[in-house]
Amino acid sequence: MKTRKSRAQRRQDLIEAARRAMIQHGTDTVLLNQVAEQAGLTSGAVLYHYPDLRDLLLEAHHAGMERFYELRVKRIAGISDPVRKLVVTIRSGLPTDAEDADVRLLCELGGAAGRNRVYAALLTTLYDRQVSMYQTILELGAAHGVFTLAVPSEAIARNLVALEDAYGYRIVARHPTLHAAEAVELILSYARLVTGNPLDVPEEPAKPPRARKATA
Amino acid sequence: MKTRKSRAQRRQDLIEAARRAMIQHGTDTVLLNQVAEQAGLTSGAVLYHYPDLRDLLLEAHHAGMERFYELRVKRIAGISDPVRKLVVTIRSGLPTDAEDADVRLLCELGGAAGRNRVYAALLTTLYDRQVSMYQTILELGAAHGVFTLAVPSEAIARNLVALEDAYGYRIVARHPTLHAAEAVELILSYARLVTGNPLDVPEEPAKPPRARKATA
DNA sequence: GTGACTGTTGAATCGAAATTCAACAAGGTC
DNA sequence: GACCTTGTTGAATTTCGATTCAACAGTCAC
Repeated sequence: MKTRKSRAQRRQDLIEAARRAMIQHGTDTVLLNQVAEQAGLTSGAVLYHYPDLRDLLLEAHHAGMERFYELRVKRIAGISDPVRKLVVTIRSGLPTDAEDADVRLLCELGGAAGRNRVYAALLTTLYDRQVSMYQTILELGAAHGVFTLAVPSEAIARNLVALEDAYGYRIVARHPTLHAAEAVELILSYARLVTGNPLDVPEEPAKPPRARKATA
Repeated sequence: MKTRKSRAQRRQDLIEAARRAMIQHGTDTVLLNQVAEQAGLTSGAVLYHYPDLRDLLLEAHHAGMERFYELRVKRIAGISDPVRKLVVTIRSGLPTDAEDADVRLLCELGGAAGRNRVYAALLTTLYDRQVSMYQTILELGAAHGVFTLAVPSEAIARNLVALEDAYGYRIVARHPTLHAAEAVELILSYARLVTGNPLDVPEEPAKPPRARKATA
């Protein structure tokens, strides 16, 4: 038998399992058994913790959103230069590729938001928080005199988040010529224009890959 | 009993019924019976015309997309002034409100595209066609000397479509302060900057409402 | 009008997933 | 180390939607 786990620990596991199951099978086509399988449990055990599967799915979406947002905040936490801050933020808003789990989950959410008020509210909150994030960066840059904002910061911030969102969808849908790198350039082309700054920040050097078998 | 209809007519009806059912219940949670209900038929009759429900749903999505695109093309068909053309196109890309059926269906599609390659291909095609549409308008304006494009027309066109898409999602998700009018303004703020044109085109006068009972 | 074809129904059947629940096992408590 | 509480299983049951199909009703050709 599976090792027993504490209530809190198991709920955490289940949320992760639900995330994986939803990404694989779709937010509203995922089966109880598929969540159970991801968790290495039986459907009965899942129901013991979440008598209504929808509650679990909602918590999983919530957790996914939170993780996505927190990750972005963390990435720019140490950066003081507004220009670098802006560029890194733009880069962090896009999926790495079509398999990117976090963004795929958000896209799932977007599709359901037209029908599901709770999901809609969740996404709206995320959008607004991201707008604030950008707005802060823009205002900071303006205060430092490195950005000359062509329109109010809120408008710019809204457009930046909108662009990220849309390119996220396109990348997840596997557009053949529109990958993360191209999307970043497109968004930057807007950002340059609207901030009056060339935003010339070199690409982060790719982290050296972890030890592999026989790197030639 | 329901009046019998010709094969072609019934298939058309069913596609419309499927569209309505999907908007109400979701692309991949819609039930055969819900489609049948929308069509005023029984599930057996639906299956008689479409032995596999998925084929019907796909055709319905296809039809929805086509309709959306054709409508946009038609709206700008008679306009020769590039400035008006651009502004009208931007206005026609957004949902009128959260209930807008065409856009809601497209959002549904976007959510499923991460898992469904066929839906993904459908959306990618639509995106590319819209980009071409904008690109043509931009080039036309540049040729006429009314637009001074800050970056290549393809980049602008991609960003414009991306902005429309993203604001479509936000509006459908009922963002409390971001409606069609605000979204148009946000997109225009970008378009002005990147074309170097004030894009000052008065709102279409709202069509006079059809005869009502006792207009005061 | 008669006959053949075609679209439609409604009831029967099938199947898959959710739900329930008695039994049981792991840990803690005293 | 007996006793509880709690997490988990697995099998039985229920639920619900898809599928099948025989019967029937329009419609058309002649």
